[in-house]
Amino acid sequence: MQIDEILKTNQLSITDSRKKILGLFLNSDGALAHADIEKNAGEKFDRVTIYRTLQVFVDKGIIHTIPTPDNSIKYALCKDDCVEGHHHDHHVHFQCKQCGVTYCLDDVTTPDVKLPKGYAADQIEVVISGICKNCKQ
Amino acid sequence: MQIDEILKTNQLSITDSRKKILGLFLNSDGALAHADIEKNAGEKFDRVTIYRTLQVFVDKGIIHTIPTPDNSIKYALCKDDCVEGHHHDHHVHFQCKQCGVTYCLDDVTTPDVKLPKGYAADQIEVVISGICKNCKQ
DNA sequence: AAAGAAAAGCAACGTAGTTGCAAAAGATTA
DNA sequence: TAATCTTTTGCAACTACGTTGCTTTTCTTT
Repeated sequence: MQIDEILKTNQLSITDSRKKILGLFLNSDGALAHADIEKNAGEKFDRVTIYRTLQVFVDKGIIHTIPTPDNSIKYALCKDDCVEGHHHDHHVHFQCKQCGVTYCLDDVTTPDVKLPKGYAADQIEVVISGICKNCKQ
Repeated sequence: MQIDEILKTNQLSITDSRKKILGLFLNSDGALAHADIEKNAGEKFDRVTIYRTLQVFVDKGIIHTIPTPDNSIKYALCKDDCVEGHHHDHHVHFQCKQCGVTYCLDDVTTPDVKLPKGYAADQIEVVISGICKNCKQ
């Protein structure tokens, strides 16, 4: 089963909450906020457990955080080469103003930005907001 | 005096807290967080007043918010064509990992990003982190 | 200077996130 | 499979951040 394998690969013990939360990510189209998880997990897990589980997943490179314009954190699955202690998320994030869903646009890589002399870039976050393909008819 | 004029132009009554907080922005190189203001205002103003003042400044287009990777809000002066109810901040933000200062790179405009079919962009936020010109020797 | 309008301060509240610790569940070995 | 050790969970308590209602103070206008 995919979920258990992901957990094993990352040397995590297999627990109900981890299976449930990872399952939510695998079945979700967009990114999830802490509140989404709390809701969808069926009130079965403690808030603290969810916080800690998300933290572990981020540390292991299973999910990454997305800073949104309204300053709430969302989480989404890492696609490929993220490993423990180091994320490689070079894609653009899109937040729909209508439905509120945040998508990882995995095929859209972050652009190169020319910085003024003296500035050294390390990481670039691009968050675009607008109307998504599902809301635009 | 510049501060009073800015307030007048924006149809705001001139109060101690507004003058003080606006002064902090005018004298600051980088962006300011709520905590910075609370500290530098000399413990003279109530937390609530600072929150409300910042909100008013954002509404009037005097300052804009910057979403940082660590999910704290910072505020910085709007440069030119921001007016009440509508911001036009098309510049890139830079956060130094060493000194922690967040800069508005006013001369660096946000790049165009080609989105997949069906997505309509409305606003684009670019936050780059790395080492700033003052920390790099 | 007086009256009306706007803002500040205070107290109380709500929510988000963290920490320490005991109980429960998972992993490991025999 | 049972026993042991390790890890994780849940609970309680706490801190930090931000908000709201209301009274008092300050600004503005005449």
